[in-house]
Amino acid sequence: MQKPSIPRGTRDFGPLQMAKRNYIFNTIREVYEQYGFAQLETPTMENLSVLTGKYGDEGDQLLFKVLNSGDFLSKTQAQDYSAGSKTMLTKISEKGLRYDLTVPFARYVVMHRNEISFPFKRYQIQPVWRADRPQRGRYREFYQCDADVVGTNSLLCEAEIIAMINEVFNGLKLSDFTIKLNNRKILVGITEVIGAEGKEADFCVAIDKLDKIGLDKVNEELIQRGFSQESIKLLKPVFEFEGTINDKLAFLKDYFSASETGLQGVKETEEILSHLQSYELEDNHLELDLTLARGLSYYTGTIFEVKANGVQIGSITGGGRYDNLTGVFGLKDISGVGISFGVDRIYDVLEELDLYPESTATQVQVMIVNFGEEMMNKGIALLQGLRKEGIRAEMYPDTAKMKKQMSYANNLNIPFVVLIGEDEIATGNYTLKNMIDGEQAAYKINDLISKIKNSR
RNA sequence: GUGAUUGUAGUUCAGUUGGUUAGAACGCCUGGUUGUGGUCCAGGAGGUCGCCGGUUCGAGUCCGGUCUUUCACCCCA
Repeated sequence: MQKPSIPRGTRDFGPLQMAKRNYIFNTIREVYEQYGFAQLETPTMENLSVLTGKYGDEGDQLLFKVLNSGDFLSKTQAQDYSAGSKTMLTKISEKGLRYDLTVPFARYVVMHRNEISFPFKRYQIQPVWRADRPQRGRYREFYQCDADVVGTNSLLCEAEIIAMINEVFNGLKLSDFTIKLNNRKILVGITEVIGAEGKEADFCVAIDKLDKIGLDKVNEELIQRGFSQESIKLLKPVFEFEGTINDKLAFLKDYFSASETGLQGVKETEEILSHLQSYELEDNHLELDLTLARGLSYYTGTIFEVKANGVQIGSITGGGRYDNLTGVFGLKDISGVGISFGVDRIYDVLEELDLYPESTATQVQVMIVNFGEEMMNKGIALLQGLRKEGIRAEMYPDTAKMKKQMSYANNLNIPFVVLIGEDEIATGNYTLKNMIDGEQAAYKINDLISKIKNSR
């Protein structure tokens, strides 16, 4: 007999975990819908041509490929094998598991462009797969909760997203978090000012690590990536500047006197902040982090990331504006901005901070003890009567020993148990036992119902 | 993908330089209580020591491979 197992980086979710996960999903879903996003689902599998090349060379490696059905070798020849994995792959696989929700969304928009009225707001809650090495907070199968708006340049969308982030985490009772904000145009501006135009990608990869490895190591890496000593000197004030968001923006306006793009980034950020004031948030948790870079290549404007403070885990939410995501699929000039909540990481954060409400589980309120065939009919009638009153009820399916049935109710935290035996049928009153304080008494059906209802 | 690391009952973990029959707690089952759970008492079941191979008179313990866990790099939610 073999021992069963599940693939590395995947997990089962038991009833307790699902209750907590649904609590998170529901919170996010409600906020999305309140802000006018409609739900979309796309297939688990996409054609490989849709996925490859969208996430860089690294990303292509992390794609799960699906082997062609049937005799997948029938269309191959010996020379394909010797030509290497890449050539071989195209012959034996034409589908892959989705890597994120943004690219399938872009594909959807392009395919349905004529049915969609823009601006198009959609949310999507589905699992994605990455053939990564698993670590804490990093799985090979995990859920993303995306919301995107495409077909508008309005910076109101950015403000809306920031408001949604606040609403979701307030809803989840997570108070200590930071929304780190930046703008790709500001990053481009910096590379222009320090005389490293066009090296934006290298720049982003290096500075994104600042809080992790420190300034000296970042400078080392920049030099390794071909930045001059002069550039690093010019960069220094950006890292060293401290102050409020407005202070930073004022500083940047001065710093970007020679960079049109940089100034544009500052202007956009100012506009978002100005919109945001009208939302009258108590605390918007915003921080302008000039070292926030986010590797994803398709971002062009605002970028943001949410960190849970005091928990050793990566970002729990991320997103940004992209100007040309649909371009690769032949639809130009569609700008969009999106956000993605990482449920699996949020789960770990709430777990570590012990922030779940007392009962996330929707548990059964009352169990009817099974006393045998003759009593079952009375039991079923009561069962349905309780359910009609909106009470979650079940009857123990077997005529097992009382001890066994009571233990079951106890282990499942069922607060009430009803006993219908010979005594009860003779008097017409049913015995209701409160499993929390252990008290029990006989009631007429109506009193029994109100007793259970009033206990909440 | 690179370099480390982990794996012993359902769960959390002990297990000495390689040496007889691999232990504990909790959980589970049975009984004390034929209509009463959560406390208590008595008893019981449950392990191919991740898997495959090697060294050895002898391997949970040493070696190799493989899978899994965790960590760093890379990247990311």
